[in-house]
Amino acid sequence: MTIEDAGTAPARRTTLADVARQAGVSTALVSLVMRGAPGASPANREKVFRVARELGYVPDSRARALRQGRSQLLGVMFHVQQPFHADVIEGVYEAAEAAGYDVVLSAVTDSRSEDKAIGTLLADRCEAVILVAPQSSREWLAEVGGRLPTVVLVRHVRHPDLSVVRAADMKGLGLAVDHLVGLGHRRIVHVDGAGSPSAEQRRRGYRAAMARHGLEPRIVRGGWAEINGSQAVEQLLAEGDLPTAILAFNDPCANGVLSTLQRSGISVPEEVSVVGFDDTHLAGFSHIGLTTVRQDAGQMARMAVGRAISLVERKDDPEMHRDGVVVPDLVVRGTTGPCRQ
Amino acid sequence: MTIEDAGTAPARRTTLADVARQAGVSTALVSLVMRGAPGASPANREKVFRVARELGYVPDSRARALRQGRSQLLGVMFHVQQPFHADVIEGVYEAAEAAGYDVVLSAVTDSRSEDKAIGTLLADRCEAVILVAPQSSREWLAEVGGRLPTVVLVRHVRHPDLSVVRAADMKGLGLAVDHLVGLGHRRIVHVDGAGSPSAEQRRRGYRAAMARHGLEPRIVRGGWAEINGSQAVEQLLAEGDLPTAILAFNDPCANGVLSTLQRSGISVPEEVSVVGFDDTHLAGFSHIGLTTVRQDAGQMARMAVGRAISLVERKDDPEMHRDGVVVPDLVVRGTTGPCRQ
DNA sequence: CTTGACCCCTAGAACGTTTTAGGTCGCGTG
DNA sequence: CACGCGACCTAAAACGTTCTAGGGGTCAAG
Repeated sequence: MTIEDAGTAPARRTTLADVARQAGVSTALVSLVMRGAPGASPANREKVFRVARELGYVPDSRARALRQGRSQLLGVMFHVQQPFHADVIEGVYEAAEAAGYDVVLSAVTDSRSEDKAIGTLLADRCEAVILVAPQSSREWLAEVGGRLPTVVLVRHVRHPDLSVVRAADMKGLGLAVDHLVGLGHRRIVHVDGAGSPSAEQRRRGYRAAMARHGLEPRIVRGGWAEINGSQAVEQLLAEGDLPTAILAFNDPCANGVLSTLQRSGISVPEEVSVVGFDDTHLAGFSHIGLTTVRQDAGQMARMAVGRAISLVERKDDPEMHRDGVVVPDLVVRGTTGPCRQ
Repeated sequence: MTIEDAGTAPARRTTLADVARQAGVSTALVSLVMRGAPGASPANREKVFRVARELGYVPDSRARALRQGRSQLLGVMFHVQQPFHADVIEGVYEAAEAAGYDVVLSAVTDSRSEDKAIGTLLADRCEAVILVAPQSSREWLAEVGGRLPTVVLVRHVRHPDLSVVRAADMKGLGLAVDHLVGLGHRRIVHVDGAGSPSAEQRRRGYRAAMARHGLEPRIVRGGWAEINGSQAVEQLLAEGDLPTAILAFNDPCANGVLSTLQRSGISVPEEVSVVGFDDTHLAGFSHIGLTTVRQDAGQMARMAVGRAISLVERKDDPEMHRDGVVVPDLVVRGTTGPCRQ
């Protein structure tokens, strides 16, 4: 062990024992005071606080969790590029804090898979996890559910170990189709979510609504990102068969649709109407204002947190096995208008 | 302690000792095997792996970090509603993983302040933190920097305890102004970032560039979000004094500007040109395609991680005290065009 | 046969907390 | 005076890991 030891450990942070020594009391007492527990004299209490502040003491959450045997931690897996997930996270923080839980985020990115994201949540000893729009296989989700309380958000999956919170997707697409039909549209295409969570349900909702109106459904492969909407429009243009209305899988996808239509000199909503899904708070600012199906992120987040905590505290509420369904509504903005053909 | 003890602890997860017992070896050996360290016979290695898998053992990262005296953790504070921050996070994960560090995210939301976000990073015993576009006071940032290695991203702040990574904002706004002037614009307004990080530098860059061209600068109060751009345009309209070009503080702000212009029947870029800043990967999909000043999020993330780790390993590189500057470039898309007045 | 080197393994301490079980004081009461 | 009680405090054990120090083998060399 030489002086220039490579990979030097970082400076030691100040600990409970440091504070105790400096204040001339036991670590147990410092612990009491820091937690605001009763059983310390006002004099000592004040002294400990003063010393702790002087030394810049911050309790080590890991040691605390380790000793307590529980972390009070709620893990959240989300996709970092999805604006809707950002809205959910806001809500999760709020609800978790109110319930006395901490939140640990684990992002999915191009280079970081869902497996890895979930793996770190397990290693962090979360007491429950909330998976936002997971794309993993049903089997893997079920395995996670078998390990610890798991709430799945915005995805249809039925399994006794998984608690699901989602929007009424069928209903949502029904609203959108009704709106467009009301405006006189008959050639309405659905740019779907391909293999994305809940894409299947939205396709079903679209087909059912079209059938209800006696219209021919037409589905073009899309996805959850801008690029997918963009490519779908390119395909439609290449086929020379543009509909009068496009129903996109979600807001980012709708954005891609709008972008490529605009670039191709096709005006919205005069020539083509476009509808999104989610109503991320960005949707209202897409220049024209995107007409979209709103699913309330805050409400979904609260439901998810509520369920996660119920599961942790083992109140074996049968309600947990039923899907928590949020009713969507249609927000009409500038990207839809009367059919002119 | 009755049976129906409220607040039941969550089910105990399987531990090193469980695996050891089941496999008939010591915990030390299991630890060895799990870490892939040398010193175990092939037979035992295989047996331990098998048992660990059977029991679904996942090492407890907290206990591990506690014992090792270091967490290998990089904390990142970011604003959850900023698309640019999402881009940064992608890069941070990638760079950190390559360097053998883990990442812990701490989001700032409407209901969760920067103080709180930083506080949890401290409690999690991160070895270094990366603060993305912090809005906190210089003093508070300096205090954080005094506690542990701190890299500040996308904000101008000079302090010996803070390492800064940022874009050349002056240069960036210069590029934008030059571009607009080249298109014939003379009445160019800057919708600024108000008190946002680096807003001051961008104002300076704007003023300098305008002066260089002998033009009268005009700054309208904005902010980092869509709503701010929107309100700025409303103000300009109310004053009945619309310029021919608007330079927004960042992409979301530019989006707000575009949205409100469009809603007011003003066409872009025919009547007004608009330029953003950041080039989040959303910018290319804003219907028309936003002309914007690109700052490379990936490169900034890599620089930030590199610096954070240098600081942790106490290579006292004087380079760390110099700002890490990324050179921005202009991405011309559809929101800027020749001046027609 | 001793020695030492090597390989495989384990006991036990440590990390920074919380918690349990108890200890010491001062004081009012029987 | 003895006793009990409450208020305040502390020693020491845990939590799940990693790591240090060392224990027992086996085997080759002296």
